[in-house]
Amino acid sequence: MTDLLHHSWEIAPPEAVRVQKTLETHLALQPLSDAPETIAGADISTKWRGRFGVGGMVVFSWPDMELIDESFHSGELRFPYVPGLLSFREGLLLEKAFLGLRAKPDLIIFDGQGTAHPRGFGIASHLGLRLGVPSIGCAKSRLFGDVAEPVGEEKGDWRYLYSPGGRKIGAVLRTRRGVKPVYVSPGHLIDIEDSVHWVLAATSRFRLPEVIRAAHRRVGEERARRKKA
DNA sequence: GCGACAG
DNA sequence: ATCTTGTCGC
Ligand SMILES: [Mg+2]
Repeated sequence: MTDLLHHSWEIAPPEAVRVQKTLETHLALQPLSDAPETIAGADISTKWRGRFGVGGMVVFSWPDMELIDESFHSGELRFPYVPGLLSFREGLLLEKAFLGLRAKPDLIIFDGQGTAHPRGFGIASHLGLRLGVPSIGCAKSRLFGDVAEPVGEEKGDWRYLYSPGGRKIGAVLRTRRGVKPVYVSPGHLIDIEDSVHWVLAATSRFRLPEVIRAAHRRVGEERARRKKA
């Protein structure tokens, strides 16, 4: 299975869909084994129409939430943005950034979906499985799934996200009172409830978890800095 | 065929 | 995703 798990990133959309369907069967959705001592945020930065991008992971201690380590990797984004196939566009850069970390995180939160995905295999699931690290998807907008009733307005209010078939695939979580909620779903080695718990635990006064905010900010700075040198 | 559509 | 300062509202 390691051959399939470590498939090349150089594949086309049709095969990417097949890879997702096969790898999805290997996900382990279960309570997080232990409280994490470190949590990482992962994201990439790219230009409007440019192919150049920088991917990065930023590691924080928990519960102190102090910066422990960070790693970046830049390169060409060959795969186009196709809803449902985001991991094939961002995966290589994120994987290389992870490999460059000296302090491997106990949990990684990705800017995108986990199992709240048409084939149950969003970027958090793909990278979590591939890297063998517990992971969560925390997206700023919806890709797949619906809630039965609107989520409450208070911070911490949440509702399950259901697939059209009625399966629980994630959650819609209010991380700030009266502000648009985030879409949380397990990636790998964690379940829905613990995903909600840890996204909240990593969130302070803003809508997004600190690790995602930091990752987003740092990859943006790195892209600007590496553009020339 | 039509509508939806992470970043 | 990214372009960008000020501005409006709690
Ligand atoms: Mg992103």
